[in-house]
Amino acid sequence: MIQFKKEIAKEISKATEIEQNEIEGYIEIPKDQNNGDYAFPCFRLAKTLKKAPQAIAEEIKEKIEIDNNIIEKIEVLGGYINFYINKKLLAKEVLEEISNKEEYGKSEIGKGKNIIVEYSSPNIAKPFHIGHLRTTLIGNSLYRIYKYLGYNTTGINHLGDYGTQFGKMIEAYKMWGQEYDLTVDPINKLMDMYVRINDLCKADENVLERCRENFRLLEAGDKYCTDLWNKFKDVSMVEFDKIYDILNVKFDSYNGEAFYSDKIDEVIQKLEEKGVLIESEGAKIVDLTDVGIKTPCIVQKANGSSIYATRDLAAIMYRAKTYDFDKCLYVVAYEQNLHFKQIFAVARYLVDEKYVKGLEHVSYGMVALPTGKMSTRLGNVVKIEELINGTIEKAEEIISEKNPDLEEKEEVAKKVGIGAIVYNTLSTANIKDQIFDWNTALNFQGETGPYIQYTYVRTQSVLSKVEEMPKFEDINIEKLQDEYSINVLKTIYNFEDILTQVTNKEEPSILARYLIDLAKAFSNFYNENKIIGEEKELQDARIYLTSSVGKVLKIGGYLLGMEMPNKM
RNA sequence: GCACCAGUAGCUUAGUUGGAUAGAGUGUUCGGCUACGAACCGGAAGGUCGGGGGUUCGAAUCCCUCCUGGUGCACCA
Repeated sequence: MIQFKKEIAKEISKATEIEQNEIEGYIEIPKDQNNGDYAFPCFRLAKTLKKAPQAIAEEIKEKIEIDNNIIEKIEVLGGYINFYINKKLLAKEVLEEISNKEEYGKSEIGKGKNIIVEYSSPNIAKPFHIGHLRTTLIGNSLYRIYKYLGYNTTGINHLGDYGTQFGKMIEAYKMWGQEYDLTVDPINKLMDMYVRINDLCKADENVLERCRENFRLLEAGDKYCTDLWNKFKDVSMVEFDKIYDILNVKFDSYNGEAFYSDKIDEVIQKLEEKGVLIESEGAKIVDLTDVGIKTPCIVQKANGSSIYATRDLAAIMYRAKTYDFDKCLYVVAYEQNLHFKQIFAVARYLVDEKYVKGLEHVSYGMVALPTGKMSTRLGNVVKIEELINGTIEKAEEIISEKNPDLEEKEEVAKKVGIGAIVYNTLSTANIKDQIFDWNTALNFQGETGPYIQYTYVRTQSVLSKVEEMPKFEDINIEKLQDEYSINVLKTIYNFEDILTQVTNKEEPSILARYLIDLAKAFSNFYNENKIIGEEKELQDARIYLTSSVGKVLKIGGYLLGMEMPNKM
């Protein structure tokens, strides 16, 4: 597809003798469409050239050779040079690209690059609640987008399956295992046991000691402990997989913390070789004050055992070796900002600079309830299952009301409910905190997932009434020159750029908002233009555009993590 | 106490490396289904961009300071 921005930058570059890339960075898209499709602000040139911006703009405008096939019109307005692109070319380029490519926006720009996305990473034997939703869905979307852009992408679920807590679980099971039937609702039962054993540990030091001993045995490979640990893990995974299944979230690896427990010696050894391992208060630490981090990174506790950070460091070494990653993304809440700063800083002693540069913490905000922070212990959590069931139920209600004869109601309700959850979770910038609110979660109107899906359904509904799909070669571009069609075309044109932006910022919310924009643009088009029943050329052109919107919505929805129903 | 992050309409928010009149949705309110799906579309009201300084042709955006909220700060993960 033609790159309008590049074409414009090229011409300005010639006229000003400023490098094209630099110019391209300055070119902006006017907020008001009346001011053109692209604009070059001349203000920053004013200083160096010592001329008024307006005068500079005039001069550049005179020097530019415009190709009318690409740029329709150039205007100078208050220090800006405004470019109006040729809308026929726009229409032709966009529709041709879609007709040639089954998967619009797909590219090979990531070819040969290896990306790791670590996401979801729940703790074994603990409930999966809405606090885990952001990491799961942000990671899932990034994973899909990187893949779509041709990156060799690996999704890792870094399970929280290690630590003293499992010593406690084992002790709890020893004491009360007969009381619980783990074949039904196992996680809540494990959780219950965990709460009980914690209370007991506080009251009785001897119990705590037994728990520690259990963990030591587990690490040493004791059969009884290992078997139990596997059991906890298995029943937990069954529950987690139910959620992943319904959300259609996939991983290439479930190597969690335990996986790295036998790889930590290498970390310690290497840090020792580098001479950066210091003993302090019995523990072994790496001092990081040289990079401005006041809190040292503990890699070995005073009792000689490893710690979270050590296992993460082992993971970095392992991943560098195994995946040769260009980027390794950690989709983890901002609570752990310091932790990642620390291990990234320590990583320079363990792996090549290339890998250190590739480490990136995709930090996101906390999810709280209107009543305050969630606490599993206090029981005030919204479980993902509850949320999913609630939204699907709501979707069913609305379907029975609006479309009672719909076939496959359940299937559709599921897609719509999940769509609402996905959009709701991914619509705001990663860094922002979110207050979970049932009213918002169950709202299907306005800027929501169901709105995007509904728009898609309308495209399909129109297309289903057409006897024969027109071919691109037969489309008369002239018929798509009204403002609504052009707005749709421009939005579709931006899709590729949007995907790049998402990967530059690791922000799926950019895509989420884009899909709303596209749906809105189509809704306007749909509202203002009759599609079926117009004269053949006009009808064909509009049908073609409608079909194109449908394709992009479907692809975009998939990349965000939601499915488009054909009817709803 | 120190550090990091956030503060934009009643609520949820967008706003590209400083640029044209700060955009949406929701809620409130008014209007639109004998053209393809009204889970839609259009209009109105609603903003001293947390407060105060500063930098400059120009600041929601950069700097300083204060206020509010969140998070973190050595053997939990």
